[in-house]
Order: sequence, then C-alpha cells, then structure tokens
Amino acid sequence: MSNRVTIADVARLAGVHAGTVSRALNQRTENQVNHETLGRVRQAAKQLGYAPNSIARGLRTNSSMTIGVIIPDLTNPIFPPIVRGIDSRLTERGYSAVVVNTDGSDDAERLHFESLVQRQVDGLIFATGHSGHSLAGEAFDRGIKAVMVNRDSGGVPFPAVVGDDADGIRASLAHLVELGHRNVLHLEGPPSFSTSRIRAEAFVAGCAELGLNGRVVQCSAYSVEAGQQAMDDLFESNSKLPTAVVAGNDLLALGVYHSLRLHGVKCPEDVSVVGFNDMPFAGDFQPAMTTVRTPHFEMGAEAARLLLEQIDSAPRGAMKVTLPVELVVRASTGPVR
Amino acid sequence: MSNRVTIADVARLAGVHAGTVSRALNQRTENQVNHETLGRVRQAAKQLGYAPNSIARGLRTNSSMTIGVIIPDLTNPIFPPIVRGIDSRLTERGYSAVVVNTDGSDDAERLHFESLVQRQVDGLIFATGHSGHSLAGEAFDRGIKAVMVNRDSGGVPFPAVVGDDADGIRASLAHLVELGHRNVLHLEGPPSFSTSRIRAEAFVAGCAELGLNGRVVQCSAYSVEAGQQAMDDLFESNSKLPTAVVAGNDLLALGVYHSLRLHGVKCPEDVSVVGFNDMPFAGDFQPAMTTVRTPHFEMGAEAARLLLEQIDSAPRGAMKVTLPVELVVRASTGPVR
DNA sequence: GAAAGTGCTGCAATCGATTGCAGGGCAAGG
DNA sequence: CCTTGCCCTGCAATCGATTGCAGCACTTTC
Repeated sequence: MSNRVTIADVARLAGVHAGTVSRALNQRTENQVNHETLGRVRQAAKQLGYAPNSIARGLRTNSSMTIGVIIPDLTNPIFPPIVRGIDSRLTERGYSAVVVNTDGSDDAERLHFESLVQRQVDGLIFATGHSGHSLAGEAFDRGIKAVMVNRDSGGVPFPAVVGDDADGIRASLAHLVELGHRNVLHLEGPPSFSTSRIRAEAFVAGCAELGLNGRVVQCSAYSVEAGQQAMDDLFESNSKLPTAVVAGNDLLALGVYHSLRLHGVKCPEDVSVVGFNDMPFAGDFQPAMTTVRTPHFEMGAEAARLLLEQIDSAPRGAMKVTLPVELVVRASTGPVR
Repeated sequence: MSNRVTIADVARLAGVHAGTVSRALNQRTENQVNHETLGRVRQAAKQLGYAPNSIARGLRTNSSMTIGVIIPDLTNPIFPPIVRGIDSRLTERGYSAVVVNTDGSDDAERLHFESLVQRQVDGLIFATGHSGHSLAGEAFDRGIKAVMVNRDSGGVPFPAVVGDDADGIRASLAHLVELGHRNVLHLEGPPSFSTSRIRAEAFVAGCAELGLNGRVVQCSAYSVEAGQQAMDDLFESNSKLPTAVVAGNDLLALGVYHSLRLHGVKCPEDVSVVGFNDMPFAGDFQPAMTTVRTPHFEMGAEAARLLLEQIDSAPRGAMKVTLPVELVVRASTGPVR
C-alpha cells in the first residue's frame, strides 16, 4: 500500500541508474555524484514524491532505525516522561521507539524481547527492574546494544542512567529531622527493583547517621494498593505509629494517604509523608505531596544518547550516569507535635 | 548484530530447501509439507534458535506488522491508557505500535506521518485533534488504512472511536441542577479539537433544556495553565462568578482549582467544579474531583480492533463507535449556598 | 605521447525471506 | 503398461534498496 514509487522510477525519470540515485540521495555518498546529475536526481525524486522504503534499506544495511523500549507499565506516571525523553533524542536522529509493557511479568518481558530482536531493533532500553534473571545478560551475549534506565545494570556491562536515589533519601531524612521527627518508617519497594534496595539502604544509613529510630517495611509492589496495604497492616499490628513515613515512591505514598484517612489520622498534623519521584500532579494531591523530584525526562534523553553513542561507535562498557535529584517540600510534611 | 542464524542455516541442517523451511514454519502453508519433514524442520529451527528476520519478511510480503500511533503528548494523562488499550489488541496479533508525539504542531505531525509511511506501517491511529488540515484525508487518498480515536473523522471515511461526550456533559449538568446550581460556566477546549465543539454544544443545549444560565469561555489549550488563565481572566473581568464550572477536561479543571485557591474562593463551598476524562488519580486531588469517566483503555482497544479488521479484510468506511461514559461524583461538587 | 590519476556512473551481487511454477515420485485407475 | 492426479519439494524470481568493483572519459604529469 501507499508507497508505489521506487528508486527505479526515479532512476528512469532522471535518466540514470538506480545505484546513482541511491548515492545521490544519501548524505554520505552524495559527493560521489556529479553536481548536475545530482540536481536532476533530486528534481526527479521530488517530482515523484519519492521516499525510500526503509524496510528494503534496512534489509540491506542491516539496521532498522528502531529502538526497543521495555517498561513495566506505561500508565505508571513516571514512564511517560522517560519515554518522551528517549523519544526526543531518538527522533532528532531519525530513529523511532517501539515501547512494550511487561506488567511485571518475566514471561511477557521475554516474549517482547524476542519479538523486538526479531524486528531487528538496533538497540534496547531496559526500564524494568523486574528482569532479575537477566535478559540483559542474554542480550549482551547475543551482541545486542542496550542501556538501563532507572535501574542499575545488575552486573551486565551496559551503561545505566539513574537518579541519585541515596541523596534523595538523605535529603528527605534531613528535612524530617529539621521538623523534629525521630520515629520514621520506610516503605520499601519490591525486591525485584534495584531502586528498592538502594533507597532502603540509604534510609538505614541515614537513620544511623542522624540518630533516628528507623524502621523498614517491604511492600509487594510499587502501587497505591500495596502502600495502603502495608500501612493498614501497621495499624492492625498495634505497633507504635511513626511520626513520619518515607515512601519508596509516590504511589506508595498515596497509599499511605488513603490508609491514614481511613484510620482517621491526619497528614501532616499526625503523620508526615514523603514520596519519591515527584510524579505529575503530585502537587495537586490532598495534601500536596512533599517528594523527591527525579529528572525523568533527562534520564530518558541521556539513556537514548548513550545508546546511540554505543551504536555508532564503540561500546562504552558498564558506565553509570547518576543524575541529581531535588527534594520538593509541599504540604504533606510538617513539624512533629 | 544478534540474529546470525538464517533460514538457509535451518535448511542446511534439516537437509531441505529454504523454501520448504519457510513453508514449514508458516501457519498458513505448513500443511503443504510432509509431516515428517515438518518435524525435522521444526527440530532444526529450535536447535539453532531460529527466528525469522521480520525486515526481510516485510520486504517480500509488503507489510511491517507495525502500526503508527499519532498522539499530541504522551505525558497528557489520558494517552497512556489509550496507548495501552491499543497495544493490548496489537500485541495479541503480533503487531507492534510506534507512538509519536506531535506536541500540537502540524509540522511535527506531518514529519512523523511521512516517517511512519516510509517505515511502511500497516496502518495508523490518529489521536490528535489538531490535524485540521487533514493529514487524514491525505492518508486516505494514498490508500493508507487508519482509524481515529478520541476525535471524529472530520469527513474522512475512516472509522472513529469516541466517548459519549454529549452524554457526559448532560450528566454533569443534571448533577449540578440537582445541587441547585443555575449559573454555570463551561471552559471550552481549543477549537482545533473536535471534542471541544461537541462538549460545548452539548453544554449549550443542556443549559437550554434545563433552563440554566450558561456561559462558555474558550481556552487556548487543554492544559492546567490554560484553565487557570481563563479563570484568572474571569476574576479580573469582575463579571459575576458562576456557582459551578464544567471544565472541558480534567486539566482545565485543575487549572480552575488553582485559580480559585489563588483568589481565596473555596471549592466546592463557593464554586463547584466538574472535570472530564477522570484521569488517573483524579480522586486524589484536592478536593477529589467530580468528573466524567471516559473509557480510554477500551477506546484504544476498540480502535486497534477496527484497524486490524480494516487491514485484513475490507475497509469499513466512516463508521463511528461511541462508548458510554459515566459521571463520577466526588468532592468538588456540592450544593449551592 | 604514454602513463598515471581522477571523477563519475553502470553493473550486478547482496540482504533474508516468500511464493508461483515446474517436476519427481508414487498410487490409483483403466 | 500407460495415464492421470496428488503430494511434496526444489528452483528461481522477487521485494527495494545499497555498495564493491570495473570501466569510461578526461586531465595531469613527466
């Protein structure tokens, strides 16, 4: 459908050979063709509305100008900015992104992975933490270029782009200390995500350093439901309530909001809450959420940059790019009473 | 990179011709090959980990198993669910989606359109209202299959999937009337979106029918800023404040929240606000937003279904699928005092 | 004036799969 | 024993572009 006009048509009209047309229309080779011929070819191409068939080109050049992006779930609000960051860099270089969602399923991830490889993507961006058993490793063995974003590389020699999670947690704790909090709880994300561990460890270290009484509870997912569940459980266990909770991400923090409201506990008067990520509209929640802003767009853009660099020159190895984060103080944290 | 093993390798190992391998490995033709041979081929393919090169296949079959999805902006919260709905239908049929963002620019839209056509996408899904000057028409003339989602087809004979916007507005007005409101304002979206007009017209018609005093103000974009701007302007104009505003979408409604807060006007005590779309987390805003839930995921899924149907059989023409919407009453609407 | 070099273009192979056509092998039927 | 027909498989063209190689025309150099 659609693209009836081929390079042969242009060649015929311009009175030259198809090979010459190809050379005339490619940046890299256009200086191999006579100036006047070049003009004729361009004119003919324009007249016919010729656009090269990228499938045919891809077959010959062994590249698809396509990048596969593997994420858990596009409706998780942190991913749209990441994807757009990726896209911004890709588009300007003529690449396109094919985004697939795994919904946290290893099987789905593998299936999508195979499908992308089959499509001859020129590279992959992994944004899932959940590939514990290392699809990335397999990708590396198969000679596929890739980078990680929002997760570490788990030992596989691919570059990784992450936010400075430890620093974000540190800033959150410092903020809480300043408000007089001493009993703090961390809601840790599921263990399959590398970010969970890093944030939890930073929390423990930070508490030790600041002399806080810190506790850690693990959640089953990075979701509102899991956050609420964890908090509900805490209420039911009758253990002493912390005066502040540092949630593993904004969704967990929202779950905390729900649980607190359900139990008639006021935020921030009774319990302060800090999120992580500064997801879109976090400032419009009730109460406006204090949270750590992670530069998702920039992370995506940087990941794409590293991938393209890898594609058109040598592999970079397991370098790690850490982008700075920033605590955004809003209304969900307040002085302890 | 990656895919070293070709159909010729499999043929060699199985001791047959490449053509036979191709027939053996395709659903449609596998009954053309002897049962025992088929076993041998499958075994060989498995042993070598063979996966067909979809670029090569695409060149021959003139199909890429790829669908282009053109949206304004992925970070607009209504699009992730739509995209996932599309994806859900596409994936199960072996298709992939390439999503591009236009940011409302006609130029960007055209560029992306050309790029997608060049990539030989098997079809397109338009989710932008802003293609006034009818890329869709051009697509149709070029014989490209497409469907519209969340916008009408603007006269081009492609199927369109929309929510029942008029009914949503009607329900909103009925709800407000029940609460005693009589002076209502509609914040209309920008004229380039077909949804803007439809909602505004339904608003006017609804007010007439219910005997309400309705006013309409047009916003420059479907964004928080535009909503706030429109409301700020209203305050500055010193005209009489309505007791309720029916926003063109949730982002505009959020803008109204901001403006009201800025001017010390309470919602819902002084002014009720109704949104449109029920974007994710609308229930977590301050106050929790009363809004019309649009089935975005289903709209995406239905659009993809219609497109695939169009691809593997006859075109359906300009049919229109209208999905039901539902008013979700939360805390941003209350009785007039 | 011969040799060497340069600039441009055509030729044809190639990428990896799909598919119409032809033909071999074999059984059934006359 | 020959014909007919059915299965199955091989052959080779094909999709549309890219690219190494060869060759032609012409200039430069000694």
